[in-house]
Amino acid sequence: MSIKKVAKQAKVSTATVSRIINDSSSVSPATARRVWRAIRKLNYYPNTHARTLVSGRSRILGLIISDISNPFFPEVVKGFEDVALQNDYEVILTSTNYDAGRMASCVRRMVENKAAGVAIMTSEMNRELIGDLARREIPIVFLDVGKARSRMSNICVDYAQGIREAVDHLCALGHRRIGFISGPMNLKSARTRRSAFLHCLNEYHLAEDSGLIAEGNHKIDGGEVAMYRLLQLKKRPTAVLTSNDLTAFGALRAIHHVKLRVPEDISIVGFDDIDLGQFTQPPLTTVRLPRVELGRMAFDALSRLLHGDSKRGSVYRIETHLVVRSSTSTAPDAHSPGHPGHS
Amino acid sequence: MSIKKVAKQAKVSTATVSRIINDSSSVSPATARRVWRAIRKLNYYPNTHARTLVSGRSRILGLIISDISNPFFPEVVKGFEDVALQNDYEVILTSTNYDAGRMASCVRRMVENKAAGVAIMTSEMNRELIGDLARREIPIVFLDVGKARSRMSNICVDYAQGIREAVDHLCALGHRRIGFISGPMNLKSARTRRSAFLHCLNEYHLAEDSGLIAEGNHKIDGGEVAMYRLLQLKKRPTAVLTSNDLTAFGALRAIHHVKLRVPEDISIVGFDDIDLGQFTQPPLTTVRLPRVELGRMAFDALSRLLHGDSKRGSVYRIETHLVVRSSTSTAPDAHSPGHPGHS
DNA sequence: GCACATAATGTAAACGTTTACATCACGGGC
DNA sequence: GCCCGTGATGTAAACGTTTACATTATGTGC
Repeated sequence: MSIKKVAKQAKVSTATVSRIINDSSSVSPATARRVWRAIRKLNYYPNTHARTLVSGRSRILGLIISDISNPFFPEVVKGFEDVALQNDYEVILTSTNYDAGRMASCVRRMVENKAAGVAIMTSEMNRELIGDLARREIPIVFLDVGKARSRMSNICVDYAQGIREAVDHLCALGHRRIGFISGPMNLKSARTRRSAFLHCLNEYHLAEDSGLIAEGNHKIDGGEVAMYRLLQLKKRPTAVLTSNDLTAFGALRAIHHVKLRVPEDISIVGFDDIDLGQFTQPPLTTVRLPRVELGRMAFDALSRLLHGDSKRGSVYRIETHLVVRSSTSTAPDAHSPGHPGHS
Repeated sequence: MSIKKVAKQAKVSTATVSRIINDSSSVSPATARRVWRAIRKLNYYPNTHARTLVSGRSRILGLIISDISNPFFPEVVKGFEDVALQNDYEVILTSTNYDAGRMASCVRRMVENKAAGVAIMTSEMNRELIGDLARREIPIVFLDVGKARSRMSNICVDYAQGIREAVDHLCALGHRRIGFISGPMNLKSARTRRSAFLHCLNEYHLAEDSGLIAEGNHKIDGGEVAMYRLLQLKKRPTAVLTSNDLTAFGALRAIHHVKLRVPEDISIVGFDDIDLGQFTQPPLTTVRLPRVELGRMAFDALSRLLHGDSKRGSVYRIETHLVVRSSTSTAPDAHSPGHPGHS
């Protein structure tokens, strides 16, 4: 009933009020002023749902993630939310909790809410559900999965670049036995990171020794346990890359615990560059994955799909780069000044 | 147009379809089956906005926080979101970024979206905005501010309890010079924590020495700088409480940096109990503020306001308790075995 | 002064639901 | 055999907007 009240108060028709709010077509400045005054006086807010109903599409964007308490996501959410807000979109946040079953309910809710677009930042996916969205012509942006299609864009993180820089860095420091602690192998992103590492090792003609690869769980405890395994090796690695920073934190703990030193005895490289990494002992060398930017890019991609001229999606690329702090240094073999040892 | 399609397909009226979806009043099982089949066949989802329009209130809950990348919030959001979801509510997340100005836009969006209720987890508040919500009869739940009123509940964190336990613990270990690193004094929650500490000190008749109180910023760097200040004191504290865990992390860093040991030389107590606290060196003794539970409680409070018999809000209490890990031990004065020193 | 373009405003239908009310069929009690 | 209660379904209004179309006022050129 509300726009009517405003109309009555300002002694115009509802159409005029609507036109003024949406500053479409021509209205005289005088009436506009009158109407604005009425709006302020009555403290009127347009009803989004009525608007959506007539236009058929809301200003709601869906953001599907795994779990907000995973330190990877808050900044992504922040980036996405901030720029969505600036463009007058609402964000509905849903989490799968790593459970593919919950994905169905996430998608249903997006459809029910007539989301204008959906960003899917988790890999618990399902052809059929995507079809549900596609059939309703809802644009989608994926992270790391699939190709560009009609109304679907994809953001690809270039894991390889950062990992290559890390391996470069370690090789330059004389490391030859480089270990890797992966994430849980049932997680797509963990597998991607692991294979980027393996690929890189190949390029450098470093013997791929499967003993040097341990499986963690992308959490601190998993990293710790995995690192103990690596430390018990007859020929233990002189440097270890990890699939994410939490894993690296765990590795650090394990190493301290057995009274070895980082980086003198073992170099450690993380991945993600979460805030806390600057504050570990020693500060963590890591590969930076710019998460706020990732969130922004997801919005931009969606926005282009929504307002762009072409319905065709694109593939966006996000770069990762090494940031060197203090958890890496010369390999212990090459440590003795003057002549690098050879065993 | 959609419910009409279902109606046509099942050869009934839209009213019947609606009744079946909402399982209200009596429908024959036979028609119900027929309609459900049609719904599945056409892959029909009800339009939330149309529903909201007629009923006047949506199944959307607003959650207003400061900043999702502040490690305090993700778990609160998680708790809130999970249980909201279970009750078929959507959550719209908005952040003020500690900017009172943005609060206005947060509130406007809640109103425009006809939020059924709003949980306000940040203190950037404003009488007028609350009035906006109240006038529209939108239930609100606050964190730590205000009293129970009509359609307004309040969740009070019992900071004092946890702090008392911490001070108890330290006193029992022989500490008498207890320092405190606060958060930024423009933050309400920081002020509350600080005054709870001060109050507690009084109860224990410990001289309140303002030199022993340093201001941090609730981040690691602030904690570090503040701790340096405390360390330069002529008579430095033997134990330090901090306003949140990040601050404690910073304090730990500072202490390590000047080659003192925790807890042998100085005991440190954090606040919040964020995940990472278990993994610092040494693991952090801290006061646990159960954040997931806090989120849940916010939903419950809202839910009671929405469906309860009384419109009157309540005050809920959330307890905090000390969790002892390894960053606290006997005061150095009392350290020499046998006879506790007295200066 | 008249026809006519143009600017300003109004009228009413449409969006997809829910729901009060009306209708209809059926069966039981008398 | 009629009346009436009951259960199942249909009809249509209402929710608050937007917008195509209609209408009215305001010059403009001749």
